[in-house]
Amino acid sequence: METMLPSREPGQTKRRILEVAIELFSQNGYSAVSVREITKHVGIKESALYNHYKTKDEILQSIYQLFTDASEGNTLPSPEQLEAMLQHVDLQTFLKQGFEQFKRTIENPLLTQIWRILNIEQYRDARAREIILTRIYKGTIDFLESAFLLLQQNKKIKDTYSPRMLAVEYQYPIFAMMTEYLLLRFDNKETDELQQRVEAHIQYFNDYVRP
Amino acid sequence: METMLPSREPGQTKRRILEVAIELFSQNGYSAVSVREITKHVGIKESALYNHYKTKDEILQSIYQLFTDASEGNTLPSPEQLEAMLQHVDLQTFLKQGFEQFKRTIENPLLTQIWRILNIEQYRDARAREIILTRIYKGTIDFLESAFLLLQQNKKIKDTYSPRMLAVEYQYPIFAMMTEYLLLRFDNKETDELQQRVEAHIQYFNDYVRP
DNA sequence: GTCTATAACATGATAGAC
DNA sequence: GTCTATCATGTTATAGAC
Repeated sequence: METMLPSREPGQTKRRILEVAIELFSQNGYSAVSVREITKHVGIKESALYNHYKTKDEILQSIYQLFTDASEGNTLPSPEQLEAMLQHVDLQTFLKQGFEQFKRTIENPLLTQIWRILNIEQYRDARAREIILTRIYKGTIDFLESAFLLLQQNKKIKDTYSPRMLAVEYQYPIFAMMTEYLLLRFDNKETDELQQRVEAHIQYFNDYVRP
Repeated sequence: METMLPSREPGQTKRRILEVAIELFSQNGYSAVSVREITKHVGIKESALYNHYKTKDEILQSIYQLFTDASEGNTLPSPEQLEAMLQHVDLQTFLKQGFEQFKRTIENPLLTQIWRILNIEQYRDARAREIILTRIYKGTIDFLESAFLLLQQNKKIKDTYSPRMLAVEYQYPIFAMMTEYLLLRFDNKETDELQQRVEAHIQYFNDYVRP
Protein backbone atom coordinates (compact mmCIF):
# COMPACT_ATOMS: atom_id res chain seq x y z
CA MET A 1 0.00 0.00 0.00
CA GLU A 2 1.25 3.40 -0.98
CA THR A 3 1.98 6.05 1.60
CA MET A 4 -0.11 9.23 1.72
CA LEU A 5 2.41 10.91 -0.56
CA PRO A 6 4.31 12.95 1.98
CA SER A 7 6.79 13.47 -0.84
CA ARG A 8 5.73 16.86 -2.20
CA GLU A 9 7.65 18.50 -4.95
CA PRO A 10 10.83 19.92 -3.49
CA GLY A 11 10.62 23.63 -2.70
CA GLN A 12 6.84 23.55 -2.49
CA THR A 13 6.78 23.56 1.31
CA LYS A 14 9.12 26.51 1.48
CA ARG A 15 6.91 28.40 -0.94
CA ARG A 16 3.78 27.50 1.04
CA ILE A 17 5.41 28.76 4.24
CA LEU A 18 6.15 32.06 2.55
CA GLU A 19 2.60 32.43 1.21
CA VAL A 20 1.00 31.63 4.54
CA ALA A 21 3.37 33.96 6.37
CA ILE A 22 2.56 36.84 4.02
CA GLU A 23 -1.14 36.25 4.54
CA LEU A 24 -0.87 36.13 8.34
CA PHE A 25 1.75 38.87 8.79
CA SER A 26 -0.29 41.26 6.64
CA GLN A 27 -3.28 40.79 8.92
CA ASN A 28 -1.69 40.68 12.36
CA GLY A 29 1.88 41.82 11.99
CA TYR A 30 5.03 39.78 12.34
CA SER A 31 5.19 39.80 16.13
CA ALA A 32 1.59 38.69 16.68
CA VAL A 33 1.90 35.64 14.42
CA SER A 34 3.41 32.50 15.89
CA VAL A 35 5.46 29.90 14.09
CA ARG A 36 2.86 27.47 15.40
CA GLU A 37 0.13 29.28 13.54
CA ILE A 38 2.11 29.36 10.31
CA THR A 39 2.99 25.69 10.41
CA LYS A 40 -0.56 24.70 11.30
CA HIS A 41 -1.83 26.41 8.15
CA VAL A 42 0.92 24.83 6.08
CA GLY A 43 0.28 21.41 7.59
CA ILE A 44 3.69 20.67 9.06
CA LYS A 45 5.14 20.53 12.58
CA GLU A 46 6.74 23.62 14.10
CA SER A 47 10.24 22.29 14.05
CA ALA A 48 9.92 21.33 10.37
CA LEU A 49 9.79 25.00 9.51
CA TYR A 50 13.42 25.29 10.56
CA ASN A 51 14.39 22.95 7.75
CA HIS A 52 13.46 25.77 5.36
CA TYR A 53 14.16 28.96 7.30
CA LYS A 54 16.81 29.42 9.95
CA THR A 55 14.59 31.74 11.99
CA LYS A 56 11.18 33.38 11.85
CA ASP A 57 12.95 36.60 10.93
CA GLU A 58 14.42 34.97 7.84
CA ILE A 59 10.86 34.51 6.55
CA LEU A 60 10.27 38.23 6.94
CA GLN A 61 13.53 38.94 5.17
CA SER A 62 12.37 36.78 2.25
CA ILE A 63 9.13 38.74 2.10
CA TYR A 64 11.02 42.01 1.85
CA GLN A 65 13.19 40.47 -0.85
CA LEU A 66 10.09 39.45 -2.78
CA PHE A 67 8.86 43.04 -2.75
CA THR A 68 12.22 44.41 -3.81
CA ASP A 69 12.45 41.90 -6.65
CA ALA A 70 8.93 42.71 -7.80
CA SER A 71 9.67 46.45 -7.74
CA GLU A 72 12.65 45.87 -9.95
CA GLY A 73 10.60 43.55 -12.11
CA ASN A 74 8.07 46.11 -13.32
CA THR A 75 11.07 48.34 -13.66
CA LEU A 76 10.71 52.02 -14.35
CA PRO A 77 11.86 53.11 -17.79
CA SER A 78 15.47 54.17 -18.11
CA PRO A 79 16.22 57.86 -18.66
CA GLU A 80 16.72 57.17 -22.36
CA GLN A 81 13.47 55.24 -22.68
CA LEU A 82 11.68 57.94 -20.76
CA GLU A 83 13.06 60.65 -23.00
CA ALA A 84 12.09 58.78 -26.15
CA MET A 85 8.63 58.14 -24.76
CA LEU A 86 7.97 61.72 -23.72
CA GLN A 87 8.84 62.93 -27.21
CA HIS A 88 5.68 61.33 -28.52
CA VAL A 89 3.39 61.54 -25.54
CA ASP A 90 1.64 64.39 -23.78
CA LEU A 91 1.09 64.78 -20.05
CA GLN A 92 -2.43 63.38 -20.08
CA THR A 93 -1.28 60.15 -21.72
CA PHE A 94 1.77 59.89 -19.50
CA LEU A 95 -0.27 60.24 -16.32
CA LYS A 96 -2.91 57.84 -17.60
CA GLN A 97 -0.26 55.21 -18.19
CA GLY A 98 1.09 55.78 -14.70
CA PHE A 99 -2.40 55.36 -13.30
CA GLU A 100 -2.86 52.05 -15.10
CA GLN A 101 0.43 50.89 -13.61
CA PHE A 102 -0.80 52.01 -10.21
CA LYS A 103 -4.03 50.06 -10.63
CA ARG A 104 -2.17 46.91 -11.56
CA THR A 105 -0.12 47.29 -8.40
CA ILE A 106 -3.06 47.62 -6.03
CA GLU A 107 -4.88 44.76 -7.75
CA ASN A 108 -1.94 42.45 -7.10
CA PRO A 109 -2.83 40.78 -3.78
CA LEU A 110 0.76 39.80 -3.04
CA LEU A 111 2.06 43.33 -3.42
CA THR A 112 -0.73 44.90 -1.36
CA GLN A 113 -0.18 42.37 1.40
CA ILE A 114 3.53 43.11 1.51
CA TRP A 115 2.77 46.82 1.41
CA ARG A 116 0.66 46.31 4.52
CA ILE A 117 3.45 44.37 6.20
CA LEU A 118 5.89 47.18 5.43
CA ASN A 119 3.50 49.63 7.07
CA ILE A 120 3.09 47.52 10.17
CA GLU A 121 6.81 46.88 10.62
CA GLN A 122 8.14 50.28 9.56
CA TYR A 123 9.09 51.42 13.09
CA ARG A 124 10.19 48.13 14.57
CA ASP A 125 12.28 47.16 11.57
CA ALA A 126 14.81 49.43 9.88
CA ARG A 127 14.71 47.27 6.75
CA ALA A 128 11.04 48.08 6.20
CA ARG A 129 11.75 51.75 6.85
CA GLU A 130 14.52 51.72 4.28
CA ILE A 131 12.26 50.19 1.63
CA ILE A 132 9.48 52.70 2.23
CA LEU A 133 11.68 55.78 2.34
CA THR A 134 14.12 54.91 -0.41
CA ARG A 135 12.38 52.57 -2.81
CA ILE A 136 8.84 53.85 -2.54
CA TYR A 137 9.02 57.54 -1.61
CA LYS A 138 12.37 58.67 -2.99
CA GLY A 139 12.32 56.34 -5.99
CA THR A 140 8.93 57.48 -7.19
CA ILE A 141 9.60 61.18 -6.68
CA ASP A 142 12.98 61.01 -8.43
CA PHE A 143 11.42 59.29 -11.40
CA LEU A 144 8.53 61.77 -11.70
CA GLU A 145 10.91 64.69 -11.28
CA SER A 146 12.96 63.63 -14.29
CA ALA A 147 9.78 63.04 -16.30
CA PHE A 148 8.34 66.48 -15.47
CA LEU A 149 11.67 68.11 -16.24
CA LEU A 150 11.59 66.60 -19.72
CA LEU A 151 7.97 67.63 -20.19
CA GLN A 152 8.89 71.19 -19.22
CA GLN A 153 11.80 71.20 -21.65
CA ASN A 154 9.45 70.02 -24.38
CA LYS A 155 7.07 72.84 -23.40
CA LYS A 156 4.35 70.31 -22.72
CA ILE A 157 3.73 71.61 -19.21
CA LYS A 158 4.18 74.93 -17.41
CA ASP A 159 7.51 75.63 -15.76
CA THR A 160 6.15 77.90 -13.05
CA TYR A 161 7.13 75.35 -10.41
CA SER A 162 10.16 73.12 -10.11
CA PRO A 163 9.77 69.59 -11.49
CA ARG A 164 10.46 68.18 -8.03
CA MET A 165 7.66 70.16 -6.52
CA LEU A 166 5.29 69.05 -9.25
CA ALA A 167 6.33 65.47 -8.55
CA VAL A 168 5.44 65.90 -4.89
CA GLU A 169 2.12 67.60 -5.64
CA TYR A 170 1.21 64.85 -8.03
CA GLN A 171 2.41 61.82 -6.13
CA TYR A 172 1.81 62.53 -2.45
CA PRO A 173 -1.97 62.57 -2.65
CA ILE A 174 -1.70 59.22 -4.41
CA PHE A 175 0.39 57.83 -1.56
CA ALA A 176 -2.23 58.93 0.95
CA MET A 177 -5.06 57.49 -1.14
CA MET A 178 -3.13 54.24 -1.41
CA THR A 179 -2.91 54.12 2.39
CA GLU A 180 -6.62 54.78 2.71
CA TYR A 181 -7.39 52.22 0.01
CA LEU A 182 -5.53 49.50 1.88
CA LEU A 183 -7.47 50.26 5.05
CA LEU A 184 -10.86 50.32 3.34
CA ARG A 185 -10.21 47.11 1.46
CA PHE A 186 -9.15 45.42 4.67
CA ASP A 187 -12.71 45.83 5.93
CA ASN A 188 -14.15 45.03 2.49
CA LYS A 189 -15.54 48.53 2.32
CA GLU A 190 -16.38 50.34 -0.90
CA THR A 191 -13.51 52.06 -2.68
CA ASP A 192 -15.40 53.50 -5.66
CA GLU A 193 -15.35 57.02 -4.26
CA LEU A 194 -11.62 56.71 -3.66
CA GLN A 195 -11.04 55.59 -7.23
CA GLN A 196 -12.95 58.64 -8.44
CA ARG A 197 -10.80 60.78 -6.22
CA VAL A 198 -7.66 59.47 -7.84
CA GLU A 199 -9.05 60.24 -11.28
CA ALA A 200 -10.23 63.67 -10.17
CA HIS A 201 -6.79 64.35 -8.74
CA ILE A 202 -5.14 63.51 -12.06
CA GLN A 203 -7.59 65.81 -13.81
CA TYR A 204 -6.94 68.60 -11.31
CA PHE A 205 -3.19 68.25 -11.67
CA ASN A 206 -3.47 68.10 -15.43
CA ASP A 207 -5.45 71.34 -15.50
CA TYR A 208 -2.94 73.03 -13.29
CA VAL A 209 0.21 72.29 -15.26
CA ARG A 210 -1.24 72.65 -18.74
CA PRO A 211 0.77 75.39 -20.44
CA MET B 1 14.80 54.31 60.14
CA GLU B 2 12.41 55.39 57.41
CA THR B 3 11.48 53.04 54.61
CA MET B 4 12.41 53.81 51.04
CA LEU B 5 9.06 55.57 50.53
CA PRO B 6 7.20 52.93 48.57
CA SER B 7 4.21 55.20 49.10
CA ARG B 8 4.14 57.17 45.84
CA GLU B 9 1.40 59.59 45.10
CA PRO B 10 -1.69 57.60 44.15
CA GLY B 11 -2.25 57.29 40.42
CA GLN B 12 1.38 57.99 39.60
CA THR B 13 2.22 54.37 38.91
CA LYS B 14 -0.73 53.98 36.56
CA ARG B 15 0.40 57.07 34.67
CA ARG B 16 3.99 55.79 34.50
CA ILE B 17 2.78 52.49 33.09
CA LEU B 18 0.88 54.35 30.39
CA GLU B 19 3.86 56.53 29.51
CA VAL B 20 6.27 53.62 29.32
CA ALA B 21 3.78 51.60 27.26
CA ILE B 22 3.35 54.45 24.77
CA GLU B 23 7.10 54.76 24.44
CA LEU B 24 7.65 51.04 23.89
CA PHE B 25 4.56 50.35 21.76
CA SER B 26 5.43 53.24 19.44
CA GLN B 27 8.85 51.74 18.81
CA ASN B 28 8.10 48.03 18.59
CA GLY B 29 4.36 47.65 18.34
CA TYR B 30 1.98 46.26 20.92
CA SER B 31 2.60 42.60 20.18
CA ALA B 32 6.38 42.80 20.38
CA VAL B 33 6.40 44.44 23.82
CA SER B 34 6.04 42.23 26.87
CA VAL B 35 4.41 43.08 30.15
CA ARG B 36 7.71 42.11 31.69
CA GLU B 37 9.48 44.80 29.68
CA ILE B 38 6.95 47.46 30.64
CA THR B 39 7.09 46.68 34.34
CA LYS B 40 10.88 46.53 34.32
CA HIS B 41 11.02 50.10 32.95
CA VAL B 42 8.41 51.27 35.45
CA GLY B 43 10.23 49.57 38.31
CA ILE B 44 7.45 47.31 39.56
CA LYS B 45 6.80 43.59 39.47
CA GLU B 46 4.76 42.07 36.69
CA SER B 47 1.87 41.16 38.91
CA ALA B 48 1.67 44.72 40.23
CA LEU B 49 0.69 45.93 36.78
CA TYR B 50 -2.58 44.05 37.12
CA ASN B 51 -3.51 46.27 40.04
CA HIS B 52 -3.91 49.08 37.51
CA TYR B 53 -4.89 47.42 34.25
CA LYS B 54 -6.97 44.29 33.89
CA THR B 55 -5.08 43.17 30.79
CA LYS B 56 -2.31 44.31 28.49
CA ASP B 57 -4.98 45.21 25.97
CA GLU B 58 -6.59 47.60 28.43
CA ILE B 59 -3.38 49.65 28.35
CA LEU B 60 -3.68 49.91 24.58
CA GLN B 61 -7.30 50.90 24.92
CA SER B 62 -6.28 53.71 27.30
CA ILE B 63 -3.75 54.91 24.75
CA TYR B 64 -6.42 55.13 22.07
CA GLN B 65 -8.63 56.97 24.54
CA LEU B 66 -5.85 59.45 25.21
CA PHE B 67 -5.59 60.22 21.52
CA THR B 68 -9.33 60.59 21.13
CA ASP B 69 -9.50 62.92 24.13
CA ALA B 70 -6.62 65.00 22.81
CA SER B 71 -8.26 65.25 19.39
CA GLU B 72 -11.39 66.55 21.02
CA GLY B 73 -9.30 68.80 23.24
CA ASN B 74 -7.81 70.94 20.49
CA THR B 75 -11.30 70.84 19.11
CA LEU B 76 -12.08 72.06 15.65
CA PRO B 77 -14.19 75.21 15.56
CA SER B 78 -17.93 74.72 15.39
CA PRO B 79 -19.70 75.57 12.13
CA GLU B 80 -20.80 78.88 13.65
CA GLN B 81 -17.31 79.75 14.87
CA LEU B 82 -15.90 78.75 11.51
CA GLU B 83 -18.36 80.94 9.66
CA ALA B 84 -17.64 83.92 11.87
CA MET B 85 -13.93 83.39 11.46
CA LEU B 86 -14.00 83.07 7.70
CA GLN B 87 -15.86 86.35 7.40
CA HIS B 88 -12.76 88.19 8.51
CA VAL B 89 -10.02 85.97 7.23
CA ASP B 90 -8.70 85.14 3.77
CA LEU B 91 -7.49 81.77 2.53
CA GLN B 92 -3.81 82.50 3.15
CA THR B 93 -4.44 83.31 6.79
CA PHE B 94 -6.78 80.38 7.25
CA LEU B 95 -4.26 77.90 5.85
CA LYS B 96 -1.44 79.46 7.81
CA GLN B 97 -3.37 78.96 11.02
CA GLY B 98 -4.03 75.37 10.08
CA PHE B 99 -0.34 74.87 9.44
CA GLU B 100 0.57 76.23 12.87
CA GLN B 101 -1.91 73.82 14.39
CA PHE B 102 -0.32 71.02 12.37
CA LYS B 103 3.14 71.96 13.60
CA ARG B 104 2.00 71.94 17.20
CA THR B 105 0.63 68.44 16.65
CA ILE B 106 3.81 66.98 15.24
CA GLU B 107 5.90 68.68 17.92
CA ASN B 108 3.84 67.01 20.63
CA PRO B 109 5.79 63.82 21.38
CA LEU B 110 2.82 62.06 22.93
CA LEU B 111 0.61 62.59 19.90
CA THR B 112 3.27 61.54 17.40
CA GLN B 113 3.98 58.41 19.41
CA ILE B 114 0.31 57.48 19.49
CA TRP B 115 0.05 58.27 15.79
CA ARG B 116 2.82 55.74 15.21
CA ILE B 117 1.03 53.17 17.35
CA LEU B 118 -2.14 53.68 15.32
CA ASN B 119 -0.16 53.06 12.14
CA ILE B 120 1.41 49.91 13.48
CA GLU B 121 -1.84 48.45 14.79
CA GLN B 122 -4.17 49.59 12.01
CA TYR B 123 -4.62 46.14 10.45
CA ARG B 124 -4.50 43.99 13.55
CA ASP B 125 -6.87 46.19 15.50
CA ALA B 126 -10.19 47.50 14.21
CA ARG B 127 -10.21 50.21 16.88
CA ALA B 128 -7.05 51.77 15.40
CA ARG B 129 -8.53 51.49 11.91
CA GLU B 130 -11.66 53.25 13.03
CA ILE B 131 -9.71 56.14 14.55
CA ILE B 132 -7.59 56.61 11.43
CA LEU B 133 -10.43 56.38 8.93
CA THR B 134 -13.08 58.28 10.83
CA ARG B 135 -11.36 60.68 13.16
CA ILE B 136 -8.27 61.50 11.14
CA TYR B 137 -9.19 61.07 7.47
CA LYS B 138 -12.91 61.72 7.37
CA GLY B 139 -12.93 64.25 10.20
CA THR B 140 -10.27 66.43 8.63
CA ILE B 141 -11.74 66.31 5.14
CA ASP B 142 -15.25 67.09 6.36
CA PHE B 143 -13.97 70.08 8.27
CA LEU B 144 -11.97 71.44 5.35
CA GLU B 145 -14.86 70.86 2.98
CA SER B 146 -17.16 73.05 5.02
CA ALA B 147 -14.45 75.69 5.31
CA PHE B 148 -13.78 75.76 1.57
CA LEU B 149 -17.50 75.90 0.87
CA LEU B 150 -17.79 79.02 3.00
CA LEU B 151 -14.75 80.54 1.32
CA GLN B 152 -16.31 79.87 -2.06
CA GLN B 153 -19.58 81.46 -0.97
CA ASN B 154 -17.65 84.50 0.20
CA LYS B 155 -15.92 84.56 -3.19
CA LYS B 156 -12.57 84.26 -1.49
CA ILE B 157 -11.56 81.26 -3.58
CA LYS B 158 -12.45 79.90 -7.02
CA ASP B 159 -15.41 77.56 -7.30
CA THR B 160 -14.12 75.63 -10.31
CA TYR B 161 -13.84 72.50 -8.20
CA SER B 162 -16.04 71.13 -5.46
CA PRO B 163 -15.07 72.04 -1.91
CA ARG B 164 -14.64 68.36 -1.09
CA MET B 165 -12.18 67.92 -3.89
CA LEU B 166 -10.24 70.97 -2.79
CA ALA B 167 -10.15 69.53 0.71
CA VAL B 168 -8.64 66.31 -0.62
CA GLU B 169 -6.12 68.11 -2.81
CA TYR B 170 -5.06 70.24 0.10
CA GLN B 171 -5.00 67.69 2.88
CA TYR B 172 -3.84 64.42 1.33
CA PRO B 173 -0.34 65.60 0.52
CA ILE B 174 -0.11 66.72 4.13
CA PHE B 175 -1.12 63.27 5.33
CA ALA B 176 1.60 61.69 3.22
CA MET B 177 4.18 64.22 4.41
CA MET B 178 3.15 63.51 7.99
CA THR B 179 3.78 59.81 7.41
CA GLU B 180 7.18 60.54 5.91
CA TYR B 181 7.99 62.94 8.72
CA LEU B 182 7.31 60.31 11.36
CA LEU B 183 9.62 57.87 9.59
CA LEU B 184 12.44 60.36 9.14
CA ARG B 185 12.26 61.54 12.73
CA PHE B 186 12.36 57.98 13.95
CA ASP B 187 15.88 57.73 12.54
CA ASN B 188 16.71 61.28 13.68
CA LYS B 189 17.10 62.28 10.06
CA GLU B 190 16.76 65.83 8.75
CA THR B 191 13.23 67.06 8.09
CA ASP B 192 14.02 70.57 6.91
CA GLU B 193 13.35 69.74 3.28
CA LEU B 194 10.05 68.19 4.25
CA GLN B 195 9.04 71.30 6.17
CA GLN B 196 9.81 73.38 3.09
CA ARG B 197 7.68 71.01 1.04
CA VAL B 198 4.71 71.58 3.30
CA GLU B 199 5.11 75.32 2.96
CA ALA B 200 5.58 75.06 -0.80
CA HIS B 201 2.46 72.92 -0.99
CA ILE B 202 0.42 75.53 0.83
CA GLN B 203 1.77 78.17 -1.55
CA TYR B 204 0.97 76.01 -4.57
CA PHE B 205 -2.56 75.37 -3.36
CA ASN B 206 -3.06 78.99 -2.53
CA ASP B 207 -2.04 80.04 -6.02
CA TYR B 208 -4.37 77.52 -7.54
CA VAL B 209 -7.57 78.50 -5.77
CA ARG B 210 -7.03 82.26 -5.71
CA PRO B 211 -10.00 83.73 -7.59
C1' DG C 1 -5.10 49.92 47.98
C1' DT C 2 -0.57 49.07 46.28
C1' DC C 3 3.48 46.99 46.52
C1' DT C 4 6.84 42.41 46.71
C1' DA C 5 7.72 37.51 46.37
C1' DT C 6 6.72 33.37 44.35
C1' DA C 7 4.53 29.93 41.79
C1' DA C 8 1.57 28.02 38.33
C1' DC C 9 -0.17 27.33 33.44
C1' DA C 10 -0.61 27.74 28.45
C1' DT C 11 1.67 29.39 24.59
C1' DG C 12 5.64 31.44 22.18
C1' DA C 13 10.60 30.73 19.40
C1' DT C 14 14.16 27.74 18.84
C1' DA C 15 17.61 23.67 19.09
C1' DG C 16 18.97 18.96 18.88
C1' DA C 17 18.23 14.01 18.37
C1' DC C 18 15.85 10.88 15.66
C1' DG D 1 9.93 15.53 7.96
C1' DT D 2 8.78 14.36 13.78
C1' DC D 3 9.40 14.47 18.90
C1' DT D 4 11.20 16.39 22.82
C1' DA D 5 13.36 19.87 25.60
C1' DT D 6 14.49 24.80 26.83
C1' DC D 7 13.43 29.22 27.88
C1' DA D 8 10.48 33.68 27.49
C1' DT D 9 5.84 35.49 27.74
C1' DG D 10 0.66 36.74 29.27
C1' DT D 11 -2.02 35.88 32.92
C1' DT D 12 -3.80 34.39 37.40
C1' DA D 13 -3.22 33.30 42.16
C1' DT D 14 -1.60 33.40 46.94
C1' DA D 15 0.59 35.42 50.90
C1' DG D 16 2.56 39.06 53.27
C1' DA D 17 4.12 44.28 54.08
C1' DC D 18 3.01 49.40 54.09
